[in-house]
Amino acid sequence: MAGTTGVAESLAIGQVAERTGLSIDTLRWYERQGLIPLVERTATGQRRYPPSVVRFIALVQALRRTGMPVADVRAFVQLGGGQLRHHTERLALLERQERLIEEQVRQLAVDREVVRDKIAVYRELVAAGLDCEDQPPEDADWRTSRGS
Amino acid sequence: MAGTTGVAESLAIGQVAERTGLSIDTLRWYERQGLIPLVERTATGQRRYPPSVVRFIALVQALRRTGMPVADVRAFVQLGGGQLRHHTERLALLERQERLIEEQVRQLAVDREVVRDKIAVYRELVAAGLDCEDQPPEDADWRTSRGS
DNA sequence: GGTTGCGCTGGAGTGCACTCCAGCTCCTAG
DNA sequence: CTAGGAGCTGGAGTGCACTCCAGCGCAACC
Repeated sequence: MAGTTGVAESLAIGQVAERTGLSIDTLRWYERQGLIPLVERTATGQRRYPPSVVRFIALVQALRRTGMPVADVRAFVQLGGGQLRHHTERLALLERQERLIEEQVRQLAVDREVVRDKIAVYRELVAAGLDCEDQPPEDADWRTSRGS
Repeated sequence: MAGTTGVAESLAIGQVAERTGLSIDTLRWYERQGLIPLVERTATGQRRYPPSVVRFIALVQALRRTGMPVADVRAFVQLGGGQLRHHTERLALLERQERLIEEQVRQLAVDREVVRDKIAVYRELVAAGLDCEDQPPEDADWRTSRGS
């Protein structure tokens, strides 16, 4: 087993890609961009990701998925030059993001309602037999229809 | 009032932009891309958006915001050549999108939890007085820390 | 001892969704 | 009658976030 050399539970980049769903290229790109720490390397220069970094990547993914731009994630990560300080600022950034997430939850609920309503409309139309090509209501073109 | 000429409640592009939050350029671009019908024009060539189209734009926005690519929205819109037919197919597309939205709701909940947990961690650190520059734990660099 | 697999670097390329602009036409108000 | 504001077209440009190489180094297996 090659994995058990070095720092116990550390993973190779391919394994991290598999577990996180990020591509190998993206992991390296994130590192170059400063979203992920410069991880340790093996003697031959291969990256080894300790559990703490894998966990950190999960946070980065949560931030990215919830719409935080790469530049902002970088700012978050690099606060205090990558050291464990400036907790207050990081806290503020996370709390801001939490608020943005709440907003997304609300928006998503609205959008889901819009889609559901439209689904209901189409279900009725289909149920009423107004499907397919038969009996096409040429004048009821959706481009200009002003019915409900 | 100029707006009351022509088709009753129709809006000019600027008003639609204001109401929807889309930019004027985006509205025109959506039209060229086939996400929005080719609306009526005034005698001088200006677009006039009837309420039905404004409502349709809201649906397009819901689809876009929930991650449907422009190409897919176009496919949805153009099913049946822009006529009121092919309801079954449109229904299927909308139901698929609804499922994707449910998935996003779940993912968002997970991500919110991740962020909240991290917030709790930082709150504890700050409460414990490990703020700012004072007493920097140089060895506890986050890049290599393996503590919980 | 070749070839297969994983990983490395630096830099170029891609896809998507807008966004901006020049140069024009109307219309209204002063 | 002119100045400002809204809108028009076609096409070029932008920003973001990856994604894809070419060309290389190791290590293991057959």
